[in-house]
Amino acid sequence: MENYPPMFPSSSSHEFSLMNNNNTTHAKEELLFQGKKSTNNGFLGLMASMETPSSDINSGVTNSVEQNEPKSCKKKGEKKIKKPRYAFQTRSQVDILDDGYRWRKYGQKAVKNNKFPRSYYRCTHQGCNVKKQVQRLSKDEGVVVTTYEGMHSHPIEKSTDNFEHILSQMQIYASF
DNA sequence: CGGTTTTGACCCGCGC
DNA sequence: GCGCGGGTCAAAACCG
Repeated sequence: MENYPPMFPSSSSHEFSLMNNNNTTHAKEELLFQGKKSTNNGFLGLMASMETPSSDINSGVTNSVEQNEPKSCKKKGEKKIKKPRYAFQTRSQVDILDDGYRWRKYGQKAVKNNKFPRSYYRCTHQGCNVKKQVQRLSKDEGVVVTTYEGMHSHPIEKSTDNFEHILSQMQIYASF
């Protein structure tokens, strides 16, 4: 399913850097955000970098995946790079919010208290292990929460020559 | 044909 | 120790 409705220009990691700026936001806050459905349905919802103190996300999920440190040994205990996650709430009818990267779906699970499943994607670029998951609220079908994990280290593959198109999209979104 | 989606199984941390 | 919940793998189906 590769039809990409363009939305965000932002070359390379601009967007992420921007989000990264904001930090120390707790997961709780995210929930709050979700709860309060904002009336102005812009595209910009929230971004939160969640730090999970009590091992929530994968600390050992590196089953056969990628990246971090070699298999050397059990590390002293400093290697637990908590990779930041950036949540992105959007109002959209479609789950496939394409940001310009190429994603491959690798899983789908149902979440509790949510009628809709959550989809797991991974960047197909070699060596790039950025993940993202898309979830939609059961309450509002129109709200889609996209969570990015990791940072891309390569340029967007999508052609940026259709900048006008993107611009028009932005104008649409910024119509509030 | 190759890459991607699908879908169930498997794995792992945590709470009971 | 076991069940649950969330995350990932992997094989087959699918689609260009």
